[in-house]
Amino acid sequence: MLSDVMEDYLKTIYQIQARSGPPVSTSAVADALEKTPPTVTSMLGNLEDRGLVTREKYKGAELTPEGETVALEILRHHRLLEAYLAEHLDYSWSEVHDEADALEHHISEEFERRVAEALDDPVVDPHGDPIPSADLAPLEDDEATPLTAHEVDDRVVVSRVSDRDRDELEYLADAGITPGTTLEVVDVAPFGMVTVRTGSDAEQSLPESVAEAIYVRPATDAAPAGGSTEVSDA
Amino acid sequence: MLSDVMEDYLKTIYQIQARSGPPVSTSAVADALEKTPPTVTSMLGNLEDRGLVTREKYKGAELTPEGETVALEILRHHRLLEAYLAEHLDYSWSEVHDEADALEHHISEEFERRVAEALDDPVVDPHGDPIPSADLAPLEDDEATPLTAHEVDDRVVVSRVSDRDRDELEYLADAGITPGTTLEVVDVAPFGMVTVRTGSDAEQSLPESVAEAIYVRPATDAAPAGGSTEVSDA
DNA sequence: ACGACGATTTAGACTAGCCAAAATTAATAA
DNA sequence: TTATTAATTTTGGCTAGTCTAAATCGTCGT
Repeated sequence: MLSDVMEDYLKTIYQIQARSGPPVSTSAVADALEKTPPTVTSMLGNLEDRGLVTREKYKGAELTPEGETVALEILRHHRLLEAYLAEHLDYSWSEVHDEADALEHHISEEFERRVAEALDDPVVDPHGDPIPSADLAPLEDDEATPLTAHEVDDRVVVSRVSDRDRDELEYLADAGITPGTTLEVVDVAPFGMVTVRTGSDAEQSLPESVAEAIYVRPATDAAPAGGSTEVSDA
Repeated sequence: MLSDVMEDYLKTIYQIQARSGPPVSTSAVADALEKTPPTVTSMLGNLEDRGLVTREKYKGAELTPEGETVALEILRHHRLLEAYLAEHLDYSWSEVHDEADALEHHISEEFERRVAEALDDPVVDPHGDPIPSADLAPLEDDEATPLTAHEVDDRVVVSRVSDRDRDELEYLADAGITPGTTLEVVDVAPFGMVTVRTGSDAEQSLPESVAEAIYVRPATDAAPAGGSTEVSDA
């Protein structure tokens, strides 16, 4: 019924909207999908005709509830697949994204159910991103903040890590920084360079681009600093 | 590089060619893919331009070695997926086909490797069809014959069951007839109705359409009649 | 040998999705 | 207020894949 291409547009609009709020500009979608702005304008028109987005001319688009449901369905597929690949097919968390992107449009409802069952209905994927529930209820807003917004001596727990850039993910996997890891901010240098202590006195200096891909929440007093991964291994 | 659609054409041509030999007629492909003959003619032209098939006007098409390699790759994906779904996601052998069809064009080489490894490099899928090896070497000809070609008192082992029709597969699953099952032909009635004894004196009467989807080889003396499934469970 | 019929191909047209170039709009700075 | 500029939309055109209708070919029976 809905093409793969349209599903991709809706997923992308959802993700931009979740980050920056509506309206979502033509060029933001174009950048994310590596299409030209006229192509996006044209497709937004199609999505509007189908009642999946609303638009305001020269401003941008916003998902309707129906459009959001489709986006959540695709996102659920994507994140269940990521979790399954990591858990049952020995993928590392830095490898799962591309494979999930390729498969997310082509799995059946039955497959979705069986994968969810095999994983015991997980609520987050290996990057710490929330997995929409089977009823596709809207996700709650996420209170995590980028590591770059924190100050020296803050103690925080990694909530999730943006899965946009494979190289960044591998860098962080090497550094032992995954969802659930407790970090202490040791230093904030010019140009956004952030130094953190993970467990056992190990210190890591992270370039800004990497630090801003790490979303964290305040550490509870009980949690010790270190490489705990209770969230991503759940 | 190669579109999903082209891959589907090549897979289909391969399967018809394996059954009836070249050349493969336009209308045979059209029937199998539920496209019109002009559509197929047009696509065969594209495949010819890419060196994947050779054609003789008004006769039909034949895969080149390159075209056959592509077909074997897709067939390997399909059959590995079927085996994986049955083995690790609790699908029954009658359910795996459609899911594999949807996914076979979208898995990476890495995914293929990991699935094959998880299954310990299987050589047949749940229907008994051979899985092309990773090097995509041509499959040997299959010496199995349709059950309808046999006579009363023949003792045979099921090699494979055509996976074309879901209803037929469910019928056979209910009847306990799977690859590896030993059968004894008890009766051959008019209109192709075949009656067989499976294990423990149970007799089944099979309509022609079902009987001709069952491919068998002569039973070795050692094998007892019954529901052994050593092939499909391998 | 020839005509009829079924299969195949050709011709023409349509949709989805994409792009480049040109026109338009909104926002900002002078 | 007006002019510049950046973003967006419009215009026109391209490819892949599909279809229907019409023309053509091959084969088989007479």
